[in-house]
Amino acid sequence: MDMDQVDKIKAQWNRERPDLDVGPMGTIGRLGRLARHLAQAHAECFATHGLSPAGFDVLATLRRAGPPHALTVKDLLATTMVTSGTMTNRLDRLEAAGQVRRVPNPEDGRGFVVQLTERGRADIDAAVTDHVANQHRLVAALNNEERAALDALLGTWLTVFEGSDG
Amino acid sequence: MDMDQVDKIKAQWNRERPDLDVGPMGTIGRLGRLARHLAQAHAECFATHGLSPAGFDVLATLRRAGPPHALTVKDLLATTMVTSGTMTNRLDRLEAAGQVRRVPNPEDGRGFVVQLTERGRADIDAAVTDHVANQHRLVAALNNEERAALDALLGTWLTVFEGSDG
DNA sequence: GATTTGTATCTCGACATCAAGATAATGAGG
DNA sequence: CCTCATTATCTTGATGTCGAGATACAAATC
Repeated sequence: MDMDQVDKIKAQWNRERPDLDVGPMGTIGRLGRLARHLAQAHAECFATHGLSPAGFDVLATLRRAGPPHALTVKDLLATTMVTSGTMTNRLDRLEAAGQVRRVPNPEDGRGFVVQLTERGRADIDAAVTDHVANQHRLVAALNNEERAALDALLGTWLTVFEGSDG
Repeated sequence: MDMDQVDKIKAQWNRERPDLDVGPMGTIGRLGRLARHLAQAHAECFATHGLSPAGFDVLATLRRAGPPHALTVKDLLATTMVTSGTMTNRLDRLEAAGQVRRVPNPEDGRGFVVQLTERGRADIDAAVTDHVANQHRLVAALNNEERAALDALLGTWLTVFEGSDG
């Protein structure tokens, strides 16, 4: 029969609630489970560099922005899609770890510019190198053709939520 | 160019770290974002029935099991993939809400059987009906052929983490 | 320049989660 | 029937998250 965990759940619903068509549950369920496994694998990789997923998210955003690796809190909020309370908490921890510093924003007395420290720069560069290698391992179960097909399908679906221009 | 948010992130990495091949990041990133959007949509649906995603998870597991809608805490742990501390917390809240009750397990004096109450049964039946309809809306962006292709690809990939027999 | 409105960031309180360790009951061997 | 390893569940402490509201500065208007 080749039933995975998601198929078993669907079979249970079919037995208990035959009035429901649970087809979409398979697609959504597998996608959700896969996302969880991948997030777990990422977290383990980040942890080897002393980073949480939350910390990686912020440091990577600063690193990707290019020199001088500094963004306003507002910019970080827009990119990372967390609330301001969450960002304050993340920055407090990263600052305590010496990976970022808050500098008053010369262009706006209300706010700060958040900048990677030397240590933060070194940490994120090492972490992302490892992270990318890890991602290559994680997708190795699919060949190039399968991965391209999956990319296309995910892209199509994602536009429902994010629009075609991001 | 038709760049979505994930493509923009990849482009930034290509500029800042051209030594890295970030192809897999697109696949994994889109999958992760999609999962987040779907989880958000689910949570909103559950909330209309007074349930959190965590509460839905537990009540649905009990409901799917069939009459008498009772499982040991151990069984719930195995199915829901959370830690025992998390499950204790979930059960405390569901019990306080009158949706489940803990009954001493007659077959093992150390443990409990967790059972849906009448109210819990009514709540989960209403919630799952709505939930399934919601899932149909969420997958509507893909036609049947696309959804089947996606199912197959996700299934292939998922076996890396869960094995082919669940 | 005083008032109003808006914006950037932080504070606070409520939850959810995990990991590690505590508690308590079972069962196997002697 | 003790003792010991095992198992089931709960407790505790650290993180991470959100939402609502506070604070502080800026910009626009009077």
